[in-house]
Amino acid sequence: MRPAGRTRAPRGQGEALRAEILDAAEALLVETQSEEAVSIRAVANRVGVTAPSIYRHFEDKASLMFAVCHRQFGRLEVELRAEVAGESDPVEAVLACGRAYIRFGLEHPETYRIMFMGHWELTPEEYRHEMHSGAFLALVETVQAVADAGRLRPGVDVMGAALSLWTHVHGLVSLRIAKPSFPWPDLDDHVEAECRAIAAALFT
Amino acid sequence: MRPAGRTRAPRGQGEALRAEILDAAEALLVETQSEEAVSIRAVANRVGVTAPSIYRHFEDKASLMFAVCHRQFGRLEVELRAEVAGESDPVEAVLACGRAYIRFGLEHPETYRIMFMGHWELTPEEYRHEMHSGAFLALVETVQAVADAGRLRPGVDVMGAALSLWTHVHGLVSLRIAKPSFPWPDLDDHVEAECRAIAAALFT
DNA sequence: TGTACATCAGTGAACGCGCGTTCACTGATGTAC
DNA sequence: TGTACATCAGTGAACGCGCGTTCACTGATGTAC
Repeated sequence: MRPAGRTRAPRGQGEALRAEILDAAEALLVETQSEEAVSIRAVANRVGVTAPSIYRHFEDKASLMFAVCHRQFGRLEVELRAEVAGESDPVEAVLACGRAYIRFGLEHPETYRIMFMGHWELTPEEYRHEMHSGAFLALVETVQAVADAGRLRPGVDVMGAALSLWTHVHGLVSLRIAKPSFPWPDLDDHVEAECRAIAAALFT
Repeated sequence: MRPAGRTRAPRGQGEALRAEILDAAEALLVETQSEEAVSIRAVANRVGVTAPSIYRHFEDKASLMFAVCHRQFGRLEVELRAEVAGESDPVEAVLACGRAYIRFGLEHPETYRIMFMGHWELTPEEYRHEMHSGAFLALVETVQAVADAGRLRPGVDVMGAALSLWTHVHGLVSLRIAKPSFPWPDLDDHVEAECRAIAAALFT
């Protein structure tokens, strides 16, 4: 049952498999572009292990998927913060954030589906926590810098602007993921057009 | 197997069941808020018929889901056109369209998921057809009226504005559907804020 | 240095489930003679 | 008016499938004596 090439982890190093399992789940997502294809069996098979081994590292399938999303959220935050760090103009920083978000989504479409387009949800409590840490906070802070520079449009507040930005870039990403055969404009043109729209709507 | 209360359709009237099947599939979607719950068996059971009977009216499950979406698309178009007909100001007509789209999505969240958030897609050919008929055309025509009134922002074209509008309202609808527990602002406030953003970005 | 033992990463077989779909059929009803 | 027949809406049993998950187990390896 166990394919050649894998040697069992030495005692105390069982944790190594956990990361391999997450990698395998992600790789399956990338290759198949389908959440359904990520079954416990398929993941185990790709790692080179039998299905029950997964349960030594994850309580159940939901925990595995949660872990995949959690890791990806971390990466999104890193990318957003890196983008912000490279811009001195606050408005440009916000737009760079938006572009990075779009790029992230389109580069990991199936993960994006799970994270933002499916039934996967946090509890209200977890959201309260999430809003004060992670990718969403990175976004809010960047918008706050725009407000501090006095460049928010009259009548627009920080949270409203952050939500509007998120809504707008999510709309672009999720529609392009869901309808790849739609006659979309060239990606760069599309992104720039929406960035201009965002800037016109929220900033001065 | 067959629950009491249903009498077999008379000869030549088999078509009646087709509509009942669609209704049942929609009702299941509404009640369970889950596409997975809409199995051939569940639909048949709800209609009061055995599973194989479905195949007399739909070639396979995909055809059934396609028909559900197709019917819903028709309704969306009707709602959008009704909204447009009630507005004389072209900018207001576009915004009314946007509001109607949002309302439609939030009122039929699980159908909206299938239509715009899942793997259900048209072929490029079907999209070309769709863009010259149906709900999308209704939207484009309304934006065209704004252009004819000379109220499109400089540098914005009709198709670009229509896509941007769609992107923006879709973002709002799909995020609120996917993350109902997120601390969203009050719905009416949220919609109005995004409508103002859309208007500021695209119109003069 | 040698041996018995505990640890624990991973196995292999099996479970029950619901799914989409196929098949040969039944039996009520309209129609032709 | 009566009867044989064709039609066809819907049945009931079964198929193979892949799924998540459980269970008792194996066997290599580090450790205690």
